[in-house]
Amino acid sequence: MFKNIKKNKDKKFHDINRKRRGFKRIRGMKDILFDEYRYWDLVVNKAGNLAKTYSFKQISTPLLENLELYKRSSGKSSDIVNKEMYSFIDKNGEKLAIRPEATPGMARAYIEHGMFNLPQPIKMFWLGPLLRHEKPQSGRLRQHTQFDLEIFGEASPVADFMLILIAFNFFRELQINVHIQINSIGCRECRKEYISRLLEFYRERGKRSKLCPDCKKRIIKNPLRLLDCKEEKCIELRAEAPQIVDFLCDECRNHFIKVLEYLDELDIPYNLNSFLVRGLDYYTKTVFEILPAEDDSSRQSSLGGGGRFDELVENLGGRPTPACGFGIGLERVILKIKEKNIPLKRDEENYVFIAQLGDQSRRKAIGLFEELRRGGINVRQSFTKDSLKAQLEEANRLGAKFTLILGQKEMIDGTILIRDMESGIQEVIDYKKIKNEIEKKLNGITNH
RNA sequence: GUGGCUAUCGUUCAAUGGUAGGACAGCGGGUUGUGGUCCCGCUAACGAGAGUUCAAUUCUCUCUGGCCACCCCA
Repeated sequence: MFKNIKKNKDKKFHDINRKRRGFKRIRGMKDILFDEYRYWDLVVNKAGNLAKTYSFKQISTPLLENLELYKRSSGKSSDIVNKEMYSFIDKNGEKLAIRPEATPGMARAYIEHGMFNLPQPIKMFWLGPLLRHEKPQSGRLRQHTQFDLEIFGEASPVADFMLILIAFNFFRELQINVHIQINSIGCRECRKEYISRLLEFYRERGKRSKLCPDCKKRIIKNPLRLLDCKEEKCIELRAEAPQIVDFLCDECRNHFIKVLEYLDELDIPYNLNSFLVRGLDYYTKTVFEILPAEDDSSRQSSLGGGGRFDELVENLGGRPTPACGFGIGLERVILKIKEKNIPLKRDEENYVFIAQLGDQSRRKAIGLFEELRRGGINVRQSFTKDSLKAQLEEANRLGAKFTLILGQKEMIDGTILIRDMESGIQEVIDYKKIKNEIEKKLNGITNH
C-alpha cells in the first residue's frame, strides 16, 4: 500500500523531471564543461600572451551590430552575409545582426572612436564568439570562437608578415604543425584588369557550359570565386586560366614579394596558391590561410585565415586606412590538440584539505581555512558536509596531499590531526603549530 | 541548402513484437571520528508524432536531434 503511494509520487516527480530535461541546446551550440576548460585555458592564454608580446592590445566589441555594417564590409555576395547571418528587426525597427565575424566590428570601432588620431598603427587583438547559421559538422558550429589580430593604419608588408608570423608561432607553440597558403589578389585597380581578363577567358567558346551551376552565377556576381570552386570540371577549366599574380600592379607585386621575402627569411613554410581568394569581399593584396601540415586534404580543415583589407575602413565611412588581420578558430585548434593527444599540464597542486566534525570545530576550521589561505597555502574544504567520511572522500577526489582533521577531541586538547593521504598515517599536532608544520611538510614534497 | 549513417539510464554498451540488462559514474550502507581497495543495496533510459499489430523500445513513415561528408567557412 505505502509502496504504491510512493511509486505514484515518484512517477509524478519523474514526469516533471522529464519535462525539465526537454530543454536542449540549440543546434550547433555547445556547452563547455569543466574538463574542457583545461583546453580553453591553454589556448586562450597562449593567444593573449602572444598577442601582448607583439604589442597588441585587447579590445572587445558588441555581439550585435547594424546589419548594414556586415553587408557593406563582408559583402552581399558572400555566403556569410547572404545566408548565414542571424539577423532580426529590433523592437525599435532597426535591422540588427549577431556578428558573423570580427573584423567589421573592429573597423567600426576604429572609426567610431577616432583611433586614426592615435599614434598609428593600431594593433589590436580580440577574442570572442561568432554566430553563423550553418549546418553543424565536425569542426563547425553555429557558434564558434575566434582569436583575431588586426593592424589598422599600416601599409607596410611587414605588417602582413608579422601577422603570419604570430599565427605561425601560435600553432608552433601549441605543437600543431601548420603550413601557410598565400596569395595576393591585388588592389581595386589591378583586380579590375584581372577580372576582365578572367571573364574573357571563361567566355571563350564552350567553357561556360562546362561550369557548375554555382560558377555560372559566380561569373556574374563574384568572378574571383571561380578560382575557388571545388567541382572537378571547374578545377580542370581553371588550370588554364590567367593567374592574378601576373596582373598585379607594381605596388601590389612589390608588396607581395616583400611579404614572401620575410617569410623565407624566417623559414616559415608556405605555398603560393594562386587560386586562394577567400570568401569575404573586403580583402585586397595579401590573403592567406593556415592549414594543418599533415594534409588530410579536402576536409574543412582550415585553422585560420586572413589578409589585407586596405579599402575596408574607407568603405565604412572612415578615412582611407590600410589594414590587415587574421582570425583563428579556437574550437578547431582544440580539436587538433585533442586529435594529436598533446599532453596538457595537470595542475600538480599540493592541496591541504580541512575537515571538521561538529558545529564548534566547523567554526574554528573555517577560521583556520582562511588563515592558511591567506598564508598562501593551497587549502580546500567541504564545510557543508557533516560526516568525516564524506569529507575524506572529497579530499581524495581533489587529490589532497594532507587532510587536517579538527573534531571535538582536538578542540578540547588544543590539537589537530594531520593525515597523510597517501600513507594514511596520522599525527597529532599542537594546534598552534599547525601552520608551520604543514608548511614544512609541503616543502618536503616540492623539494623532491 | 544537399546527401549518408544514427537515436536505449548522467556516460558507455547490450537484449527484445509481450515495456528493458550490464559496466562506469552518482547516492546510501557495511565503518553515526577516517578516503582512495573490497562487499551489499538504491537511483536512473527506449527523442517526438503517426501507421501496421491484440500488443511496438523493436517493423514502416514523418519530424526533431546527433555524427559525418558536400557547399561554405574558422
